[in-house]
Amino acid sequence: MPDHLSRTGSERLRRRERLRSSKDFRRVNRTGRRSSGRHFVIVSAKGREPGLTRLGLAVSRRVGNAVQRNRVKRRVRSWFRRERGNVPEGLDLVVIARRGAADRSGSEVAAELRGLVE
RNA sequence: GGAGGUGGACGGAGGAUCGCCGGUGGGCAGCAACCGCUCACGGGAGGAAAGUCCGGGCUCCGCAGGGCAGGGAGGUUGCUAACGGCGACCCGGGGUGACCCGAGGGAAAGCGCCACAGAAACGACACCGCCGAUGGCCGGUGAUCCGGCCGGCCCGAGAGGACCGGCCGGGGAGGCACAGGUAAGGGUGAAAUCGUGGGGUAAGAGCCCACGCACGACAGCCGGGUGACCGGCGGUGGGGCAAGCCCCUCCUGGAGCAAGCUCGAAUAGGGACGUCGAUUCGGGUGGCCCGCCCGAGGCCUUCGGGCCCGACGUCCGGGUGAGAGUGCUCGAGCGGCGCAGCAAUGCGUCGCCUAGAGGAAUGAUCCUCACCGGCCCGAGGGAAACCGAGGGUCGGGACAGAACCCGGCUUACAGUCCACCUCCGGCA
RNA sequence: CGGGGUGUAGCUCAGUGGCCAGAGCCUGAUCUUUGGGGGAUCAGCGUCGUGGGUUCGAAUCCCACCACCCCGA
Repeated sequence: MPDHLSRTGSERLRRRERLRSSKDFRRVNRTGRRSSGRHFVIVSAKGREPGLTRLGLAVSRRVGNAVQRNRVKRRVRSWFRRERGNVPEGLDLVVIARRGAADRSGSEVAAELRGLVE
């Protein structure tokens, strides 16, 4: 196992740990399992590399203006880099934000996502 | 002190822990490296970064001649790389005023529209009305007019009234409105060829005169201004709408950083050019006529070039795969000072370097201090109402995120600060 | 980045610069019916997305803004 995968304590998010191509998003959306909460939906599917957990974000203009959308994305990333140890390994996750997501605080966001991962 | 106007500035500050983006310099591993991991240091959104409404830089494509479309601008004059921006000024409108607002060329080039009302909405023609000087018809062989009687007919329930014809009497010179003249008046309307007075006339009219008002045009003259335009004299008396079509003057090639440039394997097919071969080759063919393609990326026209078959060589772009790098931040840059200019702005000089991401960077938890608001305590002032230094506590902090870069415009915005000016009130 | 469209009654839509801005569905009342349904009559319902401007007069023309939708790369 390469050592960049063994590292779990760091909260850093590298490029390879994010979903970047529309192809990946389409694959996850089509084949993944879906669990929805009040302000977020998580779609999860088996990833390309075993042991690599990746995150993709989908925040549409429905959520708010650019400032609010960026804030939601940061908070979701913050949750992910802190708690990804609790997610089963080797999954690609797509987190979709829904309309009220911008009004939640960081701890509320983390709490809801933690519940959805179960 | 109150109410306002204009211009400008700011858009919380400091710190702790875990993290994000890129930069510089080390360390680890390794043959080595600009990759990977790791450590340190110092950077990291805005006044609007927004909307994408204009303008430019930059990049690629296009660019033989002529014409026509299409799009845009619209007081003048400056500034500018350019602009639909900005400054100054002119004109019009609003405000007591500081000041604000204005797509602000042309309606005698033409077309179109102007509801309802009104005689009429541009034709100053017609209609009602007025006149009937002039011409026409009737009239001392007695008209129009007045009175009476008779007959007919109409309206009205009736009383009564209107009209037509005949006769008698009175009276004594005009009558009719056919041609024609006129634009004074005509309840209207947003708007009707200026208002009042006098003269004048058959009746009238800026037809003439006096005073006044208004705006428009001109090829009028004089003076001022670079000019828009302003002042004076003289002349004239005209509907409005061009944010309806249009006309005039001026400007204007198209696309956009997903522009574009560089690098990258193989196969088959496509295109262009050159050489050679057979052969004179778009079609009908003797002249001549017709067609298609290219120059040509708005359209038309003129002009020019080309059009068949095979072989070889060179070059080119498109798709798939599978993307990577670059463009990418030093620039019409920012700040200070000086000079020119009313100003926008320009010139000179000194200093500074200030984000470069790419499914896209600032989040989480907390402390201190300022700021604003509510409540409580409250030195002190005051006759009271009340004002109130300071302290405690609770709450609040907007609009909003670079995506190639600049100059503007427009829109959003908690809370402040500064300068100048105007009006009103008080005191001296 | 570039281009286009829509906004009018509670809903779906008409609407030539000028007459009280209309139609259908809807809602209410009355009549008809034993009652319901259906039918008939009458009524209700509008900042014409917002703010300016042009015009005597604007849903309509012009400008700016707001919201929503669509297309291309």
